[in-house]
This record gives sequence, structure tokens and C-alpha cells, in this order.
Amino acid sequence: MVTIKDVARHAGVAPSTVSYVLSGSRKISEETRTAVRAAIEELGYHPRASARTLRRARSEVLVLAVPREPGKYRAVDGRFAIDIGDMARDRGYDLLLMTDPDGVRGLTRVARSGLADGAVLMAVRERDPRIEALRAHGFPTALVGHGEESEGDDPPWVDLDWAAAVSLAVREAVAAGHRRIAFWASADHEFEARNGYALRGLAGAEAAARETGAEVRVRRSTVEPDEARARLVELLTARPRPTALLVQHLIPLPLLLEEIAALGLRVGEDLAVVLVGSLPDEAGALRLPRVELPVGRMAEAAVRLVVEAIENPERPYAERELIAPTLVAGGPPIVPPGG
Amino acid sequence: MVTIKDVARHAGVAPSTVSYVLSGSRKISEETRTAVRAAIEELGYHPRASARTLRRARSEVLVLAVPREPGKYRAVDGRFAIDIGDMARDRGYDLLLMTDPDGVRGLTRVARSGLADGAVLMAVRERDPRIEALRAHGFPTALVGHGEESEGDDPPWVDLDWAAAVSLAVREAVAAGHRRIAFWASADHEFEARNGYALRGLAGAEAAARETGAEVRVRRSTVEPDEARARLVELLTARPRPTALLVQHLIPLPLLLEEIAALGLRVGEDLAVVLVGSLPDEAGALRLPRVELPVGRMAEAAVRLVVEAIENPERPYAERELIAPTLVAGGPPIVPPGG
DNA sequence: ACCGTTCGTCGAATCGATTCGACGAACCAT
DNA sequence: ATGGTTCGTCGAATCGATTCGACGAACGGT
Repeated sequence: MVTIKDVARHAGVAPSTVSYVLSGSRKISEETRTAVRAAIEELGYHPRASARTLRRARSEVLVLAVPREPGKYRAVDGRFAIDIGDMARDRGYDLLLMTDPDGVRGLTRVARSGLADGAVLMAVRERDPRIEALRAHGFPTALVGHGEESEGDDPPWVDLDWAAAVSLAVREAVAAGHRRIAFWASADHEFEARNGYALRGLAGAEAAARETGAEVRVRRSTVEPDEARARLVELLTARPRPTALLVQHLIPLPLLLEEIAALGLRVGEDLAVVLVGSLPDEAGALRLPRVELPVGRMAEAAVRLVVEAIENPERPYAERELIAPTLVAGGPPIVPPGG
Repeated sequence: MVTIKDVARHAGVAPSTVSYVLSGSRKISEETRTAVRAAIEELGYHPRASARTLRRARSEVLVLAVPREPGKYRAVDGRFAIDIGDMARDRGYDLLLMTDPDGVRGLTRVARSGLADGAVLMAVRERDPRIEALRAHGFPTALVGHGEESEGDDPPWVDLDWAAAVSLAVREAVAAGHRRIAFWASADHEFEARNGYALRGLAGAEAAARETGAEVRVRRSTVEPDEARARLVELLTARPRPTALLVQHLIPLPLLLEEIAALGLRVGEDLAVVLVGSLPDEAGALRLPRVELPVGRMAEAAVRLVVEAIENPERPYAERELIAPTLVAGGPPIVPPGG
């Protein structure tokens, strides 16, 4: 293992000089600098992360807390992990993936052991114990998604404006001529957990219904396939039949499309389908119009927020970013049959 | 920040004694041990990771190299990341997510800086430069998926037996009475990259066709939606029409199902559909029979292999795990119409 | 020629945990 | 009582990089 001493010896200088060349924190003559650089290159030297961290009290690592209900996996979590990894790297941080189902223990360990400098928390629940634990340690934190009720001293967060997202989808459908709209909301268990996106999406649908005067029939999704089919059939066979279907819970989408076809309805002709909160690429192949979940922008914001908290430890928790939704066209138009 | 000295002072012992209580590497009297434990508990002490790593030359961290073609995201990568994180934690390791598109640079840095003790590489390509770089540093490595041609001195790897997986699907279909089978293979770009799973899946289909005497028509998938639709239509409208469709490239599955419905075919009645290599839950809602990609078992094996390499640095690269496929029933039977 | 700067580099202390050798106390055998 | 063990604990060295104070050389001003 090649250390800073080896580099120093090889370049004929003191270890401290090598360190100054690396950090640029003191002036070093051009001559010495090139000699040191050459030695570093030649020996393939990389500073030992642990030694640097020990001395600087900074690890240049972020931890991403991915929620784990054992056996359950949400595709969106993996997607966020990858994108947040990209963003962290852009800012010079590495990313530690924390999949501990009991997030508090793992995060406490990481915080107190100095393994990471800050945390990004996903799938934040109401009164999330992880937030309290990290705040108690004064550990810089940013949240992806926010709870139902955000108090003033919560960590900074970023989220899609879910109410606006669903509302946008409704208003677009209305603008295209639809009058009877079906909304396939988040799943039962998401409402039970009082997840912010579920509650806000529903609120957005109701608000848009009031504002536009359109009829919006709501049905919650479920993870139980047969039950999901039954609910969809009920939703789509109501008289008069809805001409547009807005889908927020995308997990059973293939099943929904299958059932729509089984009912003899053609997507885009008899029934307009709009996805809300889809990943940028998952529905790409389907070419359905959609309000995308801007994973990249959210990842960028989350990393920026936590890095700012790391670098300005004084600053009180304040920032929040509510991202405005945008509709992506795709496939057949949203126009209702005969409209 | 509470250090080992604080704990020692609080318990009235020397720092070294605290360390021995923690590691158990020397005998400590019951009395002292409980006193130290109490002090640790009371002060909320966690050993500083950097100090421990510096001294022990072990970080207890694994790095997962996720392949990144910028802008492209494969759901399976995120899934593996989460599962490998779980498995690493079970063995006492944390997981660092390395999303550097140029894997070599990032991995070299992690290896030489001692940030991690070992690496798991995903989406290994033929003659992958990352493998060579890590071997040059003597860095313990395990692969998820293996290239077309595995040489004797490759790092240990784990993979699903893709040839057997597709072959199994074919033979099950034949056993159920199908004689004309369509195989929706991996996508064009996967064949061009000579990905092992693409090549082996195809080989499995051909072998099974020979063995069973059934007619297996093969079509490669593509990421271009319109083209994919066209190829599927061509595949399914051939005369005589195939009665079973085996799908290995699952990305456009919603699109395929949509198109099948558009052709007026009912899945499970006019056309049996079997998925090969699906994630355990992604197709759950659809209840189609499938040969699952055993992500959990593969993650377990990958972590086990790299940890073994870390703990027995002498042992030459040798292990490989080829996982036998299993068919999971689901939904309607595979029987052909009128069969 | 002398004194005060400035410049570039060095030496040593430091971060916090681990680990080896040593040391005192207690114990046993003679 | 003495010498040899065993047991439990301690002190100090160590891992490798950073950073502060200091120091010698070069330089400019008078």
C-alpha cells in the first residue's frame, strides 16, 4: 500500500508538502508541485480515506435511507437510489445505501460513527422517528417527500406537488372535452400510512373537480389483484361511463390495461388514460400521456439540500422545494370519443 | 463527539480496556465489562469508523458498481442494489453505491483509498475493463452475471442459468400441449453488447426446440416502441399462429399485452404468455406464469462470494454459482386453445 | 552590511481506535 | 517465605493524512 510518505520520499520532499500540493491550501513552487504530481502518478497514490476522514472529521459520504418493508420493493426507490448516487458524485460525495428496516438504528450508527456526513431520507412517514433521531445528533438531513403536516423545524425537503399534478391531469382532460373522469388513486395501505402523495393527490383531484365542474369518480387502488380488477370494472362500467382514466397508483398498471382491453375498450379511443407520477421511462413504451415524477430534479434538489446543510451547519432548517408538475404528451390524443 | 477516552474515563478504566470489551479479544472481568457496557450505553458511544478502519485496514464496506449508460435506467439494477444492500448488512457490511459511468476510475479510487473492502460488479460485459483494474489491485470482487466467455481466472460470479430458464419455459409449454411457440428474445442492443443472458437465453430456446421437436419462432425485442409492436404483430399473425409466447425482454411488456389485446387475442385462452427472468414482484399483479430472476438468491451469493474473497485473500478465484431456474405458476393454465 | 519581509518547505502534534508487550496482584506449589 | 503462573489491566506505539508553528533562504530597502 502506497502512502503519503512513499510519495514524499519518491519526490524528495516532506509528507506535509505532498499534502499541500493535494489540497492547494498553501503555496508550493511550480517545481515542487510537478515533482510531487509525477510521484503521485507514478506510484498510483490515492489518499487513504480513513486517515483523511479521521483528521478532517469529514467523510465525503452521504447516506441514503431506503425504506424497507421486508419483502416489499417499490421500483421508484431503486430509481431514486441510482439518481441520487449520480447527483452525490457530481458534488464529490459517495453514497452509502442504508436498507435497514429499522432505519433509526442504522442511521444512528452511521451518524455517530462518522461514516457519513449527511443523510437523505426517502418515504418519510408522518412523525418519522428517523427525523427525530437524526436531529438529536445534529446530523444534516434532507427528505424526499414530505409528511402530511410539515412543522416549521422539519429538515429541508423536496417533493412533487402532487395536488397540482393530479389537478393538472384533470384539467387537461376537461380541456380536451371530457366530462366524466375516473381517478385511480393511491392504494389503501398508502392512505392508511397517511403518505403525503396519496392524500395530496386525492385532494388535487377533488379540488380540480370543484373548479372545473367535471364529474370525478375516485377509487383507491389495492395490492390485491382480484380486488383491483373488481374495483376497476366497477369504476369503468358505471353509467354513464367515464371517458378518461387518471392513474396515480401505477404498480398494477399492466393489470389495469389488461382489464380495460377485456372490457372491450380501446385505450385512446373509447377511454383516455393518463398516468400521474410515473417514472420517466417506465411508461415510455406505452406512449400514454403522463405527469412524470421528475426523479432527476428531485434527486438533484435532495443532494443539494443536504450538502448545503453540511457546509453551513449554522443555518436553520428552512428550504423546501415543491416541484411544479408538467404534462408529457404521448400516444393518442386525450380527446373523448365523439368529442 | 464522544470517544473511547470518554467512555474509559466514565468507567474508570483505560481506553484499551474499553476496546477489549468491544472486541472480546482479551479476557475482561465480568465487573469491568458491565461497567464499560454501562458507560457506552449512557454516553451513546459508537466507535469512529475512520479511526477503526485506519488501524485495522478494514472498512467493513462493500462497493456495488452499477452500470450507468447515462439517461438509461434498468429497473433490475435498482432492485439488485436494494437486495445486495440487505445481504451486505446481514454480514456486517455497509454498501456503497458506485454509479460512475466510467466504472474504472471510481472503482480504482475506492479500492486504493481503502473506502471499501470488496466490490460487486453488475452488468459485466465481455472483457470488462473494470475486472482487470480491480484484479491489478488485488481487490476482492464478485460478479453478478457473467460474460460470454468466462476464463479460468475470472472473479467468482453468480448468474441465473439463462439457457436452462428459457429451455424450461419451452419444455413446459410443450408439455402443456403447445407445438408452435413464439420467443420474444432480448433486445437488439443487448445482443450487440454480447450480454451473456441474451445469448444464453436464445441458445436455450434453440436447444429446447431441437430436443422437443416443437416449432420455436424467435424475434428479438427493441427499445423502439413502434418497431416492437410491428415485430410482435408479425410474430403472432404468422400462419399457423403460435399458441404460446415466451417473453424474455420484459421492458415493453405492457406494450406487448396491449398489442395482444388489440389483435383480439385473450391471454391464457387464445395465447399462453410465459415470462422469463421477471422480477419476483413486477409481474405479480398480472398472474402470468413465469421463470423468475431470483434476485434475492443472486444477491446473497454475490455478497457471500465477495466476503469470502475478502476473508481468504489467498484463495484463488474459483467459485461460480449457476442458479437453476424454477417456474412459478400464475393465472390461467398454459394449455393451448382446444388442447 | 544589516534588518525586516516574504516565500517555500519542514517537523511535529493530532485525529480515535487497536494491539502488543509489560506489569502488578492474586494464586498455587514447594 | 519464595519463585513461577495466571489473570486482568494499563501504557505506548501505530495506522496515514492534515495542519499549525517555525525555520532557513532569498530578497528588498536603507
